[in-house]
Amino acid sequence: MTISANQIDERMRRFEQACRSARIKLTHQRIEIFREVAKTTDHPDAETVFQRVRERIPTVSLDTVYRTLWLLSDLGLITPLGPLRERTRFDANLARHHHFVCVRCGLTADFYSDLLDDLTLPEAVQALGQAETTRVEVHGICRACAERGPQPTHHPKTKQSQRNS
Amino acid sequence: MTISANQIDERMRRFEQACRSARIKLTHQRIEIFREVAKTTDHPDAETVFQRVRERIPTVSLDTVYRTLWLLSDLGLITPLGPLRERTRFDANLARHHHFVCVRCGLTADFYSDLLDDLTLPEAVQALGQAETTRVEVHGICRACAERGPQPTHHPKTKQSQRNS
DNA sequence: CTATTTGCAAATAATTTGCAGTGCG
DNA sequence: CGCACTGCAAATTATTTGCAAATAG
Repeated sequence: MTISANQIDERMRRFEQACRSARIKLTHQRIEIFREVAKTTDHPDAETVFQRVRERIPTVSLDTVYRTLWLLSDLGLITPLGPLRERTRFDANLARHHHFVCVRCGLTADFYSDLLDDLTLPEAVQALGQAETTRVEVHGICRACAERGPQPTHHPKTKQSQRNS
Repeated sequence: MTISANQIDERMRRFEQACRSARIKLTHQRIEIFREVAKTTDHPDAETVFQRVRERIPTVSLDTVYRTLWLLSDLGLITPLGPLRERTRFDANLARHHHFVCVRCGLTADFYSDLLDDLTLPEAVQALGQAETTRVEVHGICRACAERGPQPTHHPKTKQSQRNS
C-alpha cells in the first residue's frame, strides 16, 4: 500500500482509455475492481479483491471479479502472477538452475548459468526479508509452439494442455 | 527426458538414504513415484506422475501420489514449482520489476533493479524458445515471518494464509 | 434501445482428508 | 506383529459457465 494518489489516478486514466479503445463498457464493478488492484502493491488474489470491492459494492459477485480480472489482463492492464492456470509441478533437479517457461503451453525447461547463479541483489531486498534462493524465470514461446504458428494466448476455457515429455 | 541411467541411480540412492534417515518406509509406490520424477527433466504435475506410475502399479491412487510428492518435497528430494499452494494473484504494476516471495506466508513484494532488468541469458535459452520477459524471483522469509520465529513450513492442511496488506 | 455485462446457482477441476484394511521394518 | 501407509470415497477449495435480468452507451 505505497501507491501515491497521483499514481493511482494515472492508472485509472489509462484503464478508462484502454476500455474505450477496446469498446468495452465502463461499468461500476469494472472500475472498482481495477481500482482495487491498482491501489495496492500487494498483488491480491481474486478472493481478496472480491472482499475489498464488496465493501463498496455489496452486490458484486465473485465470478464477476474473476471475469473482470482476466479481462483486465487480456487488455494488458494487469499481470497475473504465479499459478498461471498451471498445476503444481515437481522437480527432482537439486542442482542450481533456472527456468524457461512457455507462456503458451506451459513447458518448463531447466537451464544453467554460472552468471545467473550468482546475481547481486539490490539492497532493497534486504529490507523485505532473508533471501534463500534466487531463480531467474524466463517467459516466452517455446520452439514447438512457435512452429505451430501464432495462436491467441487464450486464458479461461478448458483444462491446461500439457506440452511436456 | 535427458537423464542418464547413472544420474537416475544416484538420485534413487539418495532417496533411499533419505528415507532411512527419516525412518520412513520404503514402499513400492514411494519408490516408483520418486523414480518417475527423478527420471525426467519435464517437471511433471501430480496427475502426470499418477498416469505414468499407474502403468507399473495399476492400483496406485492419485491421493497417494499427492501425499508422496509433498512428503518428498519435505524431505528436500524434490522441489515444487509454480503454484506453491497459492492462488493466482494480480499485479497492476506495469513497470519492469522483480519479486521477493515469502515461502512461509506467500507475501509477494516488488523490487527494482536496473542491473537485473538487463541480464544476459546463456545461449542455451535460445535453443528453448523466444524469450519475452525475464524476471528474478527471490524466495525467502519475510520480515514479519522471521519475527514470528521459526515455524515448520507446513504444506497441506488448511487454506493458505494471506499475509499481505 | 440493444448488445454487453452482471448475479445467481450449478458445474468443473484440483487437491485434501477420514477411515478401515494392508504390508514394511 | 504393530504402526505407518495405502486406497477408497467423500469433502474442500478454487475457478468457470449457462442463463435471465440489469444497464451502459
